[in-house]
Amino acid sequence: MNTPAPVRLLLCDDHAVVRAGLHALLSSADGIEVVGEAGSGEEALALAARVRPDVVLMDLQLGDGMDGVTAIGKLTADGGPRVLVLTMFDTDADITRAVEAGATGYLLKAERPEELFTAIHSAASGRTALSAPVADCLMARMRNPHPTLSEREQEILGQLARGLGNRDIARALFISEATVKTHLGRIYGKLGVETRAGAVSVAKERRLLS
Amino acid sequence: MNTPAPVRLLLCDDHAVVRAGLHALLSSADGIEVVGEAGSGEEALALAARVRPDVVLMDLQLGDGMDGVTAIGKLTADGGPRVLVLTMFDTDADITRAVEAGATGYLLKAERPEELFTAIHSAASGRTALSAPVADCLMARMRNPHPTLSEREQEILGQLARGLGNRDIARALFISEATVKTHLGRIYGKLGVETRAGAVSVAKERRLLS
DNA sequence: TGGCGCATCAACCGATCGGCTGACATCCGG
DNA sequence: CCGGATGTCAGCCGATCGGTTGATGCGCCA
Repeated sequence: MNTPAPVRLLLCDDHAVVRAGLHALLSSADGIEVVGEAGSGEEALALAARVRPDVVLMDLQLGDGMDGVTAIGKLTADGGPRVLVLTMFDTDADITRAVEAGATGYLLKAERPEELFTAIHSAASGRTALSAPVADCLMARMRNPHPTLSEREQEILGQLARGLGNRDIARALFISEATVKTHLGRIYGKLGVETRAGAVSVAKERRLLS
Repeated sequence: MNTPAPVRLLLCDDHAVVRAGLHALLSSADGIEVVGEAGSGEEALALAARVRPDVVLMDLQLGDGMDGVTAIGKLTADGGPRVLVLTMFDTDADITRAVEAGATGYLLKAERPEELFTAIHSAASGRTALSAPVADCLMARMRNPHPTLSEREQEILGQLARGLGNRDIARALFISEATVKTHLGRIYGKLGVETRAGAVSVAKERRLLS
């Protein structure tokens, strides 16, 4: 009985303790070999180019520097490794962005560790790996599509969260005040709120803002 | 040369993967024995009563159910174990609340794992253990005291984040609209903003709201 | 070529907000 | 016992917001 080659895994998480924990946990798992640790998106890219892992296990929240989604895009661009997202949030926006960027799987840190092991092997062979709540979220989204904010609307929202008035938002984005009001009205509709404060609140909760 | 008794440690984190990682990491460390894992504040209390750990390593963000700060309070109430907070955020509000509730130490997950080991031993012998950024934060706070929101102001802020107007906030809290406006004015001053949207934004960032 | 989504702008109006001044009660600690 | 922090309330005013209707231009795709 021949042992298959272990999955070569690269860890990427900005929290050193969590990273070390994952390293310790996964090193003891069969068929998995941790070949590197990165604490940022930049580091992950550099390391991946050098050690050529089969799978990158990546958190989406990477603190300062390169965004997690950006890192996924660059990693998977030219026949790179599979990327398995391991993160804390099962938010619509996060999942969508990660999958669009090229993630092979999406797991939650709340999942049982066994799920993580099998997901890593799935990802290594190119199969999609979603944890149950994430799959639920995707199905729910397809049945009851949450309206998506356009790019411009997100910019408006960003200025809104800075506490700016309509006039200042208009100046900041080089448009007229009337346009700002139009956008805001649509944003309220899409987020299901009626005031600017409510919009900011929902936006922060759904993680629609950096 | 006699080996000192190992520190009996209880883990509490709502993310199973992180928990398992910490378990794997700490089990391999000298002088530490992990005697239990809890995924919620309630579980931590029950387990602590049974296994009598020396130290509880606890995350502040525990998802639904009991709040992390509440759990610390109950754990340390009657000569219980030392509690060492291990969390992701070095926010003023989080640190203050945890320390007031009785935490012996406060570490960040971004810290190096070695810091974690020494902090656990420090906590076991009753010494305070703060990671550098947390200590910085406390010092900065003492030099340049951020004004604290009163309890009532936090309630107002909570309603504000729901997108309510002044009249509705007044009704929700059984006070007059004028009072709401007074509170809001003070909140703006303390948070350094000028609008409700700005207040909600800052509040969410400083984690002043659940 | 004709929709469709998106972004842009205008004018209007009532409701709301934010700032201001001033006031009174309570509670707590020096 | 007095000051300070806190919570409560009032009235006034200009500025801002939110809703509405209606319109134009652009790119995309069937």
